[in-house]
Amino acid sequence: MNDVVKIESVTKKPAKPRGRPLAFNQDDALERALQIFWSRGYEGASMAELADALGINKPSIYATFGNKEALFRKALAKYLAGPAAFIGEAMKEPTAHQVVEKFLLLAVDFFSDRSTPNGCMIVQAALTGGQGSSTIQQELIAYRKSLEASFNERFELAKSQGDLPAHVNAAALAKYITTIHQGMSVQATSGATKEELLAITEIALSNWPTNN
Amino acid sequence: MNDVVKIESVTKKPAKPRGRPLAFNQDDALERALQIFWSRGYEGASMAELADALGINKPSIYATFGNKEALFRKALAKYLAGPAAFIGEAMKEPTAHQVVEKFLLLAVDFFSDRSTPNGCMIVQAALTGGQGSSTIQQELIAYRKSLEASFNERFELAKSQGDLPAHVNAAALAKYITTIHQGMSVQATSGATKEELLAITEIALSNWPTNN
DNA sequence: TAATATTTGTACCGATTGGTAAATAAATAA
DNA sequence: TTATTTATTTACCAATCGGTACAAATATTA
Repeated sequence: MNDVVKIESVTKKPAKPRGRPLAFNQDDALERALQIFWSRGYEGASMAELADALGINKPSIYATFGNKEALFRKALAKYLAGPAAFIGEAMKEPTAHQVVEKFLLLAVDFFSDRSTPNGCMIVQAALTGGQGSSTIQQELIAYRKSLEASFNERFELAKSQGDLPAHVNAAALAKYITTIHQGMSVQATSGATKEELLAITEIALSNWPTNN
Repeated sequence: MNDVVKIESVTKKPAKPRGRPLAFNQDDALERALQIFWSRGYEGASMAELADALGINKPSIYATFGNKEALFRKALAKYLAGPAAFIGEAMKEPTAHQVVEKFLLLAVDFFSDRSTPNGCMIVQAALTGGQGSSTIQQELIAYRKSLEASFNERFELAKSQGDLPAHVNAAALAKYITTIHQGMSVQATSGATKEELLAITEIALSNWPTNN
């Protein structure tokens, strides 16, 4: 409200909190919540199951993370920054072809990792559902479109750099790649093996556009 | 239990039923149940919403169709025999390439039909969910694998007929096609237009194996 | 020690979940 | 008319849903 307060709040060292200390690690708890939402989906995960998996009681969840939607969004952010971060890595490849190849190959590794739930959380966590999940459904749709837009931009850049032929429809190619990805997510849920997913990737990449 | 009864039951004309007549058309009701399950998924559809959509009370649902799982299975059978019957039609095409082309083109029509829910019911109705949906989840996985197996068999036949090159991996190609289909289902749920889905199909078909 | 701040566990809230008991209504058969 | 059969309606069941009130517990500050 005034300068003194502001300066204090900036220069203040991380003082010990005043009340009873948290009895659990927030990051560990969020990681467990992520696993539950990832495997069961938004509506398939109940607050009771979440509290049980996090090892804390429901009031602690609400006090720390907010309601179910807020908890899901925080778990989703952790998903994007952790397991799904490979997407950002693939985007850094020097050519469009290498971007897509790396993306799909890393996605195969991702989908065949038996230590994590099958499938992509953004694809599966709320494809359908009751009235109460429509907000989350829309948000996940937006995330999917965001990835598609990233590919689109990367392909347009590649066209301007001569990396991709000028006749290529970047938007369509971006939608094709994300369609493969989303389809592989479903296949992973159906039990597809790493070899099977690799074979799909090979076919999907076999028609990469050239100048001929 | 004996011949007389058997003969009677076979030769008996459709006698008028004895009690109070049904006040609703079972087929219409099942069609409405299909729409609900198709758009909301298995767990996302509640018996209360179903009863409301069917225009009948819950006891009538249970008496006519059984419990929720049984109702879902009957709605799914109607889905396969109706909206999804185009798959069988595509399979009748003379060559493997024509089978796949027709399948994907009809799937595009299917996915862009605004008078029906978006996406494929077998892909979306139970990808994730709570403990209570694991049976349905497994059954839908089996249906997906069944379609993939149909393509595999069709491609093997095509290879034996010289319709497909002998070096082609039929199983991988079948998984690729169903992956495209499942991915397009997710895209349809995300709001993809007919033109966009057609563009995906075009790309997906552009690398069809030849002898060269 | 006393006062204050924060988290914990328990026990609960109303609403909704899938599913059903029981009485009433509407038909046929005797 | 009476008995029998079947379907309807209403009202309910225990269990679970997301969410919370409240008091006991545990820390820092004065």
